[in-house]
Amino acid sequence: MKDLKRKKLKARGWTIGSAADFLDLTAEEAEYIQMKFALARLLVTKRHHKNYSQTELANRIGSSQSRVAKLERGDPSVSMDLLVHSLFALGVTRKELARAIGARRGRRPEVSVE
Amino acid sequence: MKDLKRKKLKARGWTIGSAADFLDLTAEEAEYIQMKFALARLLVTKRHHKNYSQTELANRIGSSQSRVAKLERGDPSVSMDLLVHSLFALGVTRKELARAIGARRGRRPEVSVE
DNA sequence: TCATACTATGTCAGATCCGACATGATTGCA
DNA sequence: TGCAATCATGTCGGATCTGACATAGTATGA
Repeated sequence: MKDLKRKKLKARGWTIGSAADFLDLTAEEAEYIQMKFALARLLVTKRHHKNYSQTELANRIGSSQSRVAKLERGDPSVSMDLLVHSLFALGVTRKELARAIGARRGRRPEVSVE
Repeated sequence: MKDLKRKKLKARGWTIGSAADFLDLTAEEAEYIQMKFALARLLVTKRHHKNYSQTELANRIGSSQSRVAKLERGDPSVSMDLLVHSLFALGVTRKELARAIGARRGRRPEVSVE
């Protein structure tokens, strides 16, 4: 767990199929991906609460439908920066964000509908 | 608050001097920067707890001293991805991360010394 | 004063990510 | 069935970020 570069390269094209595919990931990678997915789920939830399509959301944050789709999938090609920016653009607070990140998977993030 | 691109460009060289320089930032930008700083502070705290120099930390995460300095300063040139990766590499948990993000400024993040 | 350790700042080439576009899959409705 | 709406996936040029390096500032001790 000493070389971050190696991980980054490897992570570029992760092969998530089943739920147990985190097996050959380091603890650090797993934490990062889980966090990314937590943010992605929050984004989907928020968008649904506002009844936006991916295209509508894309327009609001100055992006494209395809990128929004990737955001919501936790695609390796999207950064946390973009996820976080998008969430804040949707009116999510740091507190909500924190809750989503800290929550154990399975429990719903417990979002409020603004 | 409709165009994320505009903000990103503007944010590239923010001019933080005094504490009240967030004045011409949108709420979204402010949230993002505050979150970034929260992560940066957590990184410094964790590093100090482990008695690492910036150089030592840099080696452990496969980076350089200068980049660590920028990470800890919340420099506009570093991403949240790198911050989060570095924190996880230091053994921080998602729970700790969430606490740091959700905490109001002023209150210490309440980290544990591992 | 000098030397050593630590941190901050600027720069750059190469790596990565972005918005945009094309295209396919799926669903539901006429 | 045809059609419109929605979401997924691949690709690409350009924008952004990264590690590395050089260099400067600061503090401590000899």
